[in-house]
Amino acid sequence: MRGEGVAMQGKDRGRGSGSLVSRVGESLRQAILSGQYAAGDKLPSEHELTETHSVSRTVVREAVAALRSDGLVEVRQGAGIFVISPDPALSGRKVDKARVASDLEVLEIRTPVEIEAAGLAALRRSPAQEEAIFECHRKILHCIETDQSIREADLELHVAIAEATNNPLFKHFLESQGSAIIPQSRLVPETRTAEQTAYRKLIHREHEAIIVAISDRDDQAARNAMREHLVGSQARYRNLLKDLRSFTS
Amino acid sequence: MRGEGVAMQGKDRGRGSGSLVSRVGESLRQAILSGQYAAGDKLPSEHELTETHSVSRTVVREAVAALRSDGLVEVRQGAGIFVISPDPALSGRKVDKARVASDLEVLEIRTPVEIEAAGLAALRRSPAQEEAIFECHRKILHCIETDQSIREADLELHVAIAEATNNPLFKHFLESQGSAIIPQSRLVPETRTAEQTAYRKLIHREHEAIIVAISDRDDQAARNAMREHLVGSQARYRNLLKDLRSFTS
DNA sequence: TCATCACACATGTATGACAAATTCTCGGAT
DNA sequence: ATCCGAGAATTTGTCATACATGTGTGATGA
Repeated sequence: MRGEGVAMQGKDRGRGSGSLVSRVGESLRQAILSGQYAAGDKLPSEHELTETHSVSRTVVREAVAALRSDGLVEVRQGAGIFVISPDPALSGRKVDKARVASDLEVLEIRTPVEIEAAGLAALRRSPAQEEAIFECHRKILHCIETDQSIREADLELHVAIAEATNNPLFKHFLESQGSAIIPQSRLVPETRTAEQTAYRKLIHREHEAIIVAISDRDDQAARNAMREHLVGSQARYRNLLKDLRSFTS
Repeated sequence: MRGEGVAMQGKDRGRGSGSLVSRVGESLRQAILSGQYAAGDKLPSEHELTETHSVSRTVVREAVAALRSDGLVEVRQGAGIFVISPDPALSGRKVDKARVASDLEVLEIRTPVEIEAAGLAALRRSPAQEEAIFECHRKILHCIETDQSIREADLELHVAIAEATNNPLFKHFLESQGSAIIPQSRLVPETRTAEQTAYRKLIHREHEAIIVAISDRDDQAARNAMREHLVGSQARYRNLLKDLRSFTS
């Protein structure tokens, strides 16, 4: 199994193609971002990853090292690789209160970045990027109508907006933040579809305001709409926390 | 050389102590952030790093993988490890114009984050954090008076402010941005001390406004002062670029 | 029932080998 | 002398194996 990474000459750049490490890393990153592994979950062992991806442990370890440095996973010798869990209820409650807010921490730093991204996107978007944003928006609507999770599509939309800034750092920033980007996804059970649908439609409307502003090249309106959306997310998340506390404690 | 990483039991946590990978990674990260290696520079080869740090190549490679994922370095097979160079004049000019602005790109995403950080720091700083900020400020003044580079001290001040938000993500963000954080450092030659000193004193004054506002717990003033500082940096950097262009082209 | 210990498993590090890409060097042809 | 190309040296990419160290778990025995 020596010359495994031989083929692939043509610059397939764009995803994780340049090296095996990039490919495995992107694969794991997507698996985490898409919610395949929730916060606190244990990833397959290095040995298993070695087999499922048909690469050596070296490659797996380097890929994991990258995730670790991005704060996406936490590796414990002898135990395994775990998706970072800001929620103390899931990961041993040693850090009792200082870490409770970590989902909010992510939201806190995301807010200024995404507001700026929306403003810049309004000023700089190309027609293709505008179309990509609308496409994501439609996708979310489709998910709502077919009653699927909007988690992935929601993330895609935000990434699409970041991409429309034409400053690659914005996209990179979002992708580094991990599963906490769409925080509520790992808290809400899949129940209460009526309430759930209303909630999703509200998000959809907030998105719409952002997108229309970007389409109109109105950067101030885009900033305001994005601010409202994120502040709304923050409020919704705080309410969720409150509900959870009244259940558990 | 088998049992090299045996010692070090006591939890020396705080820097890169938990694992050899963390130690080497932090060491390299600091070397880059402190300007020991400028953008475009080639780092020592993996073999050399193996010897200087007395670790195996495994460890070096994992540490470098982390830097790579943070966008701090770029690794080219057969060539070496290079500090990310946004400057097309230093790294082959294949990406002719799309990448010219990358220093500005960093500034562009830093701006909203640091403005928010200043505001949060004003609201949340502890007395110890306030003191740390003042200490950095004094350090910069000392550098100016003794005519040393303020690069490192400047970076430290910004990190100290980020730390005073009590949201670790802000610090992590700054440390991930790399050498481009203090962009002018690799453009200005060490000459023209008169003009240089005036320039540094201006920066010092801008810092002062930020710090006073944080000390006063006036978050709006802190935001405004930080905004002014960063906008000023951006303007100064654009001027530098213009000067350079008139020289080279 | 409960404490203890052994063992399986998981990650951490070291070492050596070969593949593949780049750079350097040197000798030959013009 | 200059240009050029072949090959050597260097450097990163990947694989395989071995051993060290930390974790969890279940069997064992009091």
